[in-house]
Amino acid sequence: MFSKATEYALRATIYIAQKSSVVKKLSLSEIAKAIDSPPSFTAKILQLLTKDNCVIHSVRGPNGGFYITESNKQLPLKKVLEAINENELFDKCILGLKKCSETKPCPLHFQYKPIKQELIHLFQTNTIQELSEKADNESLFINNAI
Amino acid sequence: MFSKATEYALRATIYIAQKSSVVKKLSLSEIAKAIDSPPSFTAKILQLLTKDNCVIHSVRGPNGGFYITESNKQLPLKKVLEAINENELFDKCILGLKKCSETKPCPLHFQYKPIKQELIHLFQTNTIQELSEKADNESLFINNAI
DNA sequence: ATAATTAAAGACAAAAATACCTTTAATTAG
DNA sequence: CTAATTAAAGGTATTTTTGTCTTTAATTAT
Repeated sequence: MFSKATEYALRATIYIAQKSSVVKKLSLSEIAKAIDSPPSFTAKILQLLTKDNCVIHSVRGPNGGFYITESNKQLPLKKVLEAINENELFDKCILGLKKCSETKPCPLHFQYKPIKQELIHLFQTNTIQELSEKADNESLFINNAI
Repeated sequence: MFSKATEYALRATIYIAQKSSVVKKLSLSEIAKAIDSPPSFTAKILQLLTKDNCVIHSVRGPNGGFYITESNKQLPLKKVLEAINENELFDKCILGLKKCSETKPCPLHFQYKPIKQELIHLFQTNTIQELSEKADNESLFINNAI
């Protein structure tokens, strides 16, 4: 469904929302370990999420790291997909037809349409904070590597 | 959502169901042209679909080509995904977690579950024939390259 | 000011997906 | 039987994705 990059971005964002604050930043190595992702590749992805301060923030130097503000926790998960440029999923034809549209639909178009809407709704209505709370309850990432 | 390979497989299967019969086989070049796919890559994909006669059939030599039997037209689209080994989509965690399950769910698990079910249902209930008829009505692939 | 720590940036490497090409095998038509 | 046609098979090439490594810049602590 999603690329590795997107999966890591979503997991990292949720983890950062769980564990960080302006006064408690998380290092790359901690994040990568927790979400079971390759550190250097994860660094690239986190950079995308910090660009224009769109989702998370970062600070260099000792005691630096990544964190997310309370206000950014109110952003929908979709924002993460946008930052990673994986947003096309939501307007692509399921058969990959460039010309597929309401007036020239592919044979799956009208059946896939409501499913796509639900997917969009899922990522639009769930905020980063809500998901981090759910992850809290499930103590999700702690043993992820196992 | 799907890989190029899967998109081509689905489009080719639908096109073959539209246009072929045991007495009217379609050549690789015709299929690739119609569904707007690279011929050589499409050849590989069609080979997967003919393995064990699982979805389509092929005959070599003059007037040879690809076709699908009436009985195979009754197969669900899901069969195509299985032939291409893209079936994992339907049991993968949306966050890519290996350990995600009913008892150890990721924060999106229970919200994604019904959507996944609908996706499975879509590919399970639609037969190749039904989709080829829909494609007929929309004269879908004829001008796909445009 | 200096040294230590951390992310940013950019180059590089490996793996996977996609695409192409050549040879072989099967089939048919003549 | 021979030549022509078509898919099968296998190798190669390109592109994209994923992953690594090194250098640079920022920040902090001493």
